[in-house]
Amino acid sequence: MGSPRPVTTARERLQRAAADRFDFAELHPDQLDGMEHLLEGRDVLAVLPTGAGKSAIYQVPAVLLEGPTVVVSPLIALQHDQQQGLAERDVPEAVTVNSAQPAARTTHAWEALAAGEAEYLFLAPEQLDKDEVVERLVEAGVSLFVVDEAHCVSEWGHDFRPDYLRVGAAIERLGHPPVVALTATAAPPVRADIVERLGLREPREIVASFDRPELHLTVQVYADDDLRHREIAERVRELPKPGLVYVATRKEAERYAEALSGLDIRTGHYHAGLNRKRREEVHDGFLAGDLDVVVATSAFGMGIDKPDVRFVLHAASPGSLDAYYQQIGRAGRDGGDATVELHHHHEDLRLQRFLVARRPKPEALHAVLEALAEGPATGKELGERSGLSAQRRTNAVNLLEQVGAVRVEEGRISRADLSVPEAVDAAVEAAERHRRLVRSRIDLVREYAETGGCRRRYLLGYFGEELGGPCGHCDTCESGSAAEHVPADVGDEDAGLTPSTPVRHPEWGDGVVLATEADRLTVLFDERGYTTLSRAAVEEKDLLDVREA
DNA sequence: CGGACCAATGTTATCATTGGTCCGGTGCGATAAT
Repeated sequence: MGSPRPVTTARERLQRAAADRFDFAELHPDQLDGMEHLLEGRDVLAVLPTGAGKSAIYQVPAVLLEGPTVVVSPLIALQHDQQQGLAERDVPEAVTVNSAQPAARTTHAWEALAAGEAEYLFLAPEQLDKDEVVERLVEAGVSLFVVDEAHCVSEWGHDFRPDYLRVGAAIERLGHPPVVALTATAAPPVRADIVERLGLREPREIVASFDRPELHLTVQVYADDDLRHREIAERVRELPKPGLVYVATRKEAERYAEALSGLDIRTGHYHAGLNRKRREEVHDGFLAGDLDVVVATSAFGMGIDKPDVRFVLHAASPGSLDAYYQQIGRAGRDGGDATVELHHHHEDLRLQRFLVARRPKPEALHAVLEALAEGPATGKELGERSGLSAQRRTNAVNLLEQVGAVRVEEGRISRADLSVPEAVDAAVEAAERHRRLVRSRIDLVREYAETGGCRRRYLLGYFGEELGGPCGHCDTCESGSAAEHVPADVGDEDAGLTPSTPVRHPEWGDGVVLATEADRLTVLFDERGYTTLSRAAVEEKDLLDVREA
């Protein structure tokens, strides 16, 4: 019998804290891996399915690191859920700062943080736009920085919620404490965007498999929208409940909900146009089992952890496979079989093309540059000077910063040496490039809908995962069409053109191979976005040169 | 961005064409009205 070992390893400390303070019986190797890197001061990007204990990756090391933990979270409802969860643990206080709570609560949050009594602080990225917020965090000595639902950085930061692209700057102002970005869904280009935009330094990337064999994937393509409507109503009646129906517009959500209610299905509808009370009712009703079906826009989803969802049916195609995978991922979380159906009409994509990545107004870029001609400004001052909304102003600053037309240091924005016309042109071009990327993603939704190959293989390929052969239980596998699309054996002539290979095209420039299929390759070009190339053409004309990474 | 709808016009008159208007998703925070 020896004496206890004098040295406690990081791993042991983490396991002990997890057991004693969180009641986590055992940590998964992926969780431990992430935690250890954070304790060592390293950055982490964790892409793990919902239910895999992503939150533990920051929650546990947080109590071992001296100083509070900031958690950037996209929805106030999520902040609240996380806070409640921590209240049940044997850990210091968790507080939130947002506009929806009484001022007294916010005051308390800052006081508790300053006094070292609060360990966790939850806030939305918009809070970091305020100089005094960042100042307070600097003073508090943040020891761990968390970006929850980190796909929002890439998905929303470029236009809808531009403050997501400013989180990286806030991290730097805090002296770059260890950062962990957490998400359940992120394809390789999205992961790269998150890493770049947050400024993660050589992050440890922990990526679990995206494969969900319990989801049975099918696609139905319609030429007629009325027919689609009738067939979907009938289909939803047949499917085992509970389930989700995703639609593209608020009006459609209400229309389908009415039709389904008419078939005596307990149905609710959900979209951002409903008041908070109504949304809560539908949300709670679905979780409690009082509703069998919820028809919803993309507003419904984040934070919904209902294990027994038996189907997710898309009554219209979404704007990307990223969004699609997030939404269908809500089915079958209990591991039981679930049905996943896409009911596609080509017109769906037109709406998505309109919706995504709207062009920035050059006037906004001008307004920001002119306002800065008076001298450097904080975000708030810039808003006052330019008269722009926070969203427009931050979008403009993001683009101008990206092209080197403005600099942001210690929260102050200033002009760089670039003429106004040059700056505006460059910013517009940067936005156009992103717009091409986002629009090219829409084309892959169509390809998914129209492919004769194995659906699962296609989706997994999009997420950077190779499935050797057809899965055997999606619609194309069952119809036999996938068998005709089996991936070609990778011959010598293909050597090198595997996923993540950097390539160059004579016309389209540099890109990276994302996915390979029997007859085609998907390449993400810097300037052009996602592009599908026929293998035959590539080989015949020797279109792709392999670059040095 | 482009389809649906409507009213006005003309190539017409139990109708065809053209032009204008409208509409479509995600949330934060701040603000105004009660």
